Amino acid sequence: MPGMSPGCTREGRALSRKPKKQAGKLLSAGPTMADLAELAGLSKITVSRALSDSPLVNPETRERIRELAREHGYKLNISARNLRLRRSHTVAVIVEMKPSSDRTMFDPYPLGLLGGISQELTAAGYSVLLTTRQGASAAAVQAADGLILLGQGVRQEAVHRFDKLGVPMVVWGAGLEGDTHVVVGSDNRLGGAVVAEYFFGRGRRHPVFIGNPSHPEIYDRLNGFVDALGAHGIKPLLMRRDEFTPDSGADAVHSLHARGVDFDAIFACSDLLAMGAIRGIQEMGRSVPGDVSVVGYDDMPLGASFLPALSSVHQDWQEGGMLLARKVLALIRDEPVESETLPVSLVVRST
Amino acid sequence: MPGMSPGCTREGRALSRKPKKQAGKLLSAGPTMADLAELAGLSKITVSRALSDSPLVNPETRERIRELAREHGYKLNISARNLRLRRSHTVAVIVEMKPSSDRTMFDPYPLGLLGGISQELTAAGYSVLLTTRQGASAAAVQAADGLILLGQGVRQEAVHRFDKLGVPMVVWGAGLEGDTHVVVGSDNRLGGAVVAEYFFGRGRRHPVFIGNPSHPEIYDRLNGFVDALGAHGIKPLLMRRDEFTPDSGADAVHSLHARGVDFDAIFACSDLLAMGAIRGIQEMGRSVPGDVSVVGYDDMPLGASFLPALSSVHQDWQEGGMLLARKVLALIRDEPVESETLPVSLVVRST
DNA sequence: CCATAACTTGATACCGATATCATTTCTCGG
DNA sequence: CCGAGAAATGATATCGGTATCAAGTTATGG
Repeated sequence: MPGMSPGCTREGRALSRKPKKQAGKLLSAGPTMADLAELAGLSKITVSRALSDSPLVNPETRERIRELAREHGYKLNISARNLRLRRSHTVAVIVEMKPSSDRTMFDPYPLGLLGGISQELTAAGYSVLLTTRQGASAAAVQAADGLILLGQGVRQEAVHRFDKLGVPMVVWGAGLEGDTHVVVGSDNRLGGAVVAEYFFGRGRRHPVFIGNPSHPEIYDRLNGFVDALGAHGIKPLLMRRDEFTPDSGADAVHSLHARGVDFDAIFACSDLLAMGAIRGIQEMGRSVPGDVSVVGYDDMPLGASFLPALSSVHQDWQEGGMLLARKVLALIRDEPVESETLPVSLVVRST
Repeated sequence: MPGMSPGCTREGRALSRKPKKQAGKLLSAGPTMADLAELAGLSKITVSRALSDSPLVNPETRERIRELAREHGYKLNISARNLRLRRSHTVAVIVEMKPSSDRTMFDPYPLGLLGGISQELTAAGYSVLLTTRQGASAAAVQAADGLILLGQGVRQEAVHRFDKLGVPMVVWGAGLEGDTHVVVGSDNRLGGAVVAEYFFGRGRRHPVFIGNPSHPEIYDRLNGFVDALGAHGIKPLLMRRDEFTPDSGADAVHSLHARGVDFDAIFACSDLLAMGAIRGIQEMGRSVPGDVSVVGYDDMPLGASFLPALSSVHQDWQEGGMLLARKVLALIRDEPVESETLPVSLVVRST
């Protein structure tokens, strides 16, 4: 049979399926690989290979198929691919966002992180699934190839809960001793130490720390601060404040004043606190930085144009996000991954 | 054949598959519905029904299967379900986040929106896929059941680009006349008008508007402001500023001063601008609110503890996000949906 | 001129869920 | 004691891709 083309085998089967296919096509929805295959007179698998750049197909054929795909607006069905490949090409990011209540943690920070994460993951062909903690039990999260945990509220219990899912996981924050999971965070100890040196260098001998050291990250800042000052024989005063708001900062200063405490430098572990503290200092008739030096944390854009321009410890969120993303991706690829801390820098302005 | 149980039909087939199944099980991965079915001595479909609360299964059976599922840590395979159901149970949120450059748009706002969106969508069993504009062409986005566009930079061209995907879409921002898509935004005209009335009521007769009206939202604020004042026979001055930073605000005031302009009220279309303006006013030796009233926009947390406490137009981002989410869901369900604007309120503090 | 390798392409069997239609068992009135 | 209808369960096909192994075609060398 000279004229017998390869496609004729099992013709009966093929014919019996065609009508169904055509019926299916009426249901709007875009073309599938099978459709393209038929159009090109090839088989699904060849189309699949062509579209995924397999070296197994003839370059000419590939181009032809590509052209067809473009022309007919073909779109890959992700679900189908993920099902077959047994992975979701998705990383879930779990953000600590208490909806209505205390918005303090809210402000600028997760967004920078999120930007970095998003940029890096999409570049690698992964998607970012955003969830709050409440939604974290949703099915889609369990299906993720990896997990990124953001938010200072995240503690051991929460981390362990997700750890049990057995999914590659990276956490943003301060790494505690004995942690088994990968932690990425900025170097909070260094942050504290840098501020300590700055105060010491400017002749300040009675520094105060304002913040809530029960957050691991804040704890590290305090620690770095205390240790570095200790090396100079100085012991700072700790003002514990739970709220990271300007009012809380002002209040802290007033309370110092009321107690008759002598102080000449304030390290506030958030810019908002710092700005409030400055206000408090001014309200009690003393000057910044004349009488008291003040340094904040996070280097919010606003701080730069605060009056007086706020000195602050700067962290690069964007970079942190990218690092987080790269780590999960590495974990997913089964590469060895270590925790890492990012450097911080003190931005000295006028306070 | 009295002893013949129902499961014996097509026994040969069943037997030929079993060994494969068992081999597959060695590949780690959790149990599937088929596995549960075998364990329970039932069929896949019954398991499926039991887990999805179908009234077709015996309540006892359902509980038994549920128990098994829990015990064995069964997890639904989303990809498989999505493939079969032909939907992704996912809404893509496209955020305008210019990574490195002008971070001004960054600050608090998308996060509130995002929180509301996320809350509402996860509650409805949907996932939130987060992307920047760059990543928006990724396959996963095209697979989304719906689209939410955030970011003031999004304009017609961008919107149309996504519109062509033929996916239910909702846009945050200001609705232009003749828009065909659904727009949710806060009532910027009202915001402007409210401020106008406030100024007028306080006897201000020489108001200034600071901002960049080429953003549709800002344009609306200006418009509402101008119209409401016009009704009182007052014509405000427009100071066009592209940057929404405190420095830019201070600069605007200085420039007014240099030009010898007489003004007694400033409506800045961002809190940052407003704070800068206040600084500028104070620097030129005039007082707020004694000589000049100032109102900002967005009601950032910081503004409340700024000194003097900033009056500002408040929008509820969280609520906006929830509304956006509800609208896409409605679109997805093919329900009729209309654009909507959220009310805003003026929070009067001391400026 | 034939055997072997290199290149292309295809048939088939999955991945793990759900829709559809069939089948079995059970209940109940006549 | 039988047939109709309700209740519970099952067999099969299918969603749209990709892995595997087989097979056809063409080039290459002895």
